[in-house]
Amino acid sequence: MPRSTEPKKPTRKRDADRTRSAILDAARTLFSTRGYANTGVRDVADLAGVNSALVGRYFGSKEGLYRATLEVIDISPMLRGDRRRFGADMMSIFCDTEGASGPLVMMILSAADPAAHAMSIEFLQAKVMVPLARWLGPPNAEERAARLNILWTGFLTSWKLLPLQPLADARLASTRRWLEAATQAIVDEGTG
Amino acid sequence: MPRSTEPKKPTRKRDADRTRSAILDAARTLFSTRGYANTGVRDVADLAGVNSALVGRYFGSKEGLYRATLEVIDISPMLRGDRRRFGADMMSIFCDTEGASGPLVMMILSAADPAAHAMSIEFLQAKVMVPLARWLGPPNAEERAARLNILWTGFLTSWKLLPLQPLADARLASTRRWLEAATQAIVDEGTG
DNA sequence: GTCGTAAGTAAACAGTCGTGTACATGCCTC
DNA sequence: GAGGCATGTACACGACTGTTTACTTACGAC
Repeated sequence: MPRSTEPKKPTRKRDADRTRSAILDAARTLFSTRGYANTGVRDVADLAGVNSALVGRYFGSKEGLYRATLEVIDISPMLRGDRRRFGADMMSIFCDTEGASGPLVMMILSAADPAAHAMSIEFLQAKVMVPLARWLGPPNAEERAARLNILWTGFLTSWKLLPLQPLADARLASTRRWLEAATQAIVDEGTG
Repeated sequence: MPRSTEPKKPTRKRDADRTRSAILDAARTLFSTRGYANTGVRDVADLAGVNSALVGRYFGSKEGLYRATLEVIDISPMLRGDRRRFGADMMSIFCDTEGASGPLVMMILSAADPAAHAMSIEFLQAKVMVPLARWLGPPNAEERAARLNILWTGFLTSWKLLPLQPLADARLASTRRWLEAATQAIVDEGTG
């Protein structure tokens, strides 16, 4: 006899999976806007509409919560398109897809905290740079992957994090063309 | 009445200017290493060898201290060399000069804090992008300045902040050549 | 029905934070 | 030498932090 229509009010409906993912979603949102240090577990819990002690229950600690937000990141969708259109694909993913820049911005904003810093580096190396270099292929796969990282880290920092005037208005289009060409050039080095 | 306390330890020699600059130096070091949020006024005072209340006396508040660290930054030395060697000059400044990357890293590491964020943007626009665009000259001065910012922000982030494997070893030399060429190309657009 | 356990709650813990205040004292001026 | 102000010190305040504990309650198994 389910009493689904009974909003007894004080108690939240019990659903561990839903609660866990609500916390995770809230954490991704806050970590990628305020960074690790400026996001409290109570902030996350409030945004998720959840008691703050549940953060500890489901993720062990704030560090565990940050690790969990890293684990859901997956760049493989970016590497599934046509190599000859990689630059354009990256542009549309990062510029036109809401929240696509979140994970990278989160890691940069959280780099000041030692624990988050270590986790971010480990993740970036294993789950981003290695797959990206493997996808790029010879020659100089790792170094070309690093160049791509430089370009996009710089762009997202200058656009989202410390927004520059020229990237906030119409001139963005011109920068986009330059960035797309530079990105594609790095990929195309492998297909000489 | 309890016994009067033991005599105070020998007091620091009185020199307001020296104290102020000691605090400022410590703040620059810590802000550019741990960021604004993860640096406490007590940390700054301890590193400076100074009582923590003096931070408030000399800089009003932590925000005031951060503003003071921004005010001493000056990019004009970077714009005094030969335009045809700008890329190489930037390389040697940022890669071979200890602490040259400090201010930019500090701003990125501190971007999570709202107050520091606002101050950094204001400073970056007025004291970096505007002079840089003026120095670059037509055509598209502001946009080319933004491109340079993207390149160097990305490089310093990938090198100092979230260090990538290829930038930590010998392959750095190859990335340096690429970055130098890309930098010089942006400058040379203005000299048809 | 009842009962054990998972799910959720409230409160408190021990720190740290930025800041303000009350006090001590060295140094300069007279 | 004496006063006074700048300099430096010690400490407390309230607010916030991450985490833990003790407790209540809903839900599924029997």
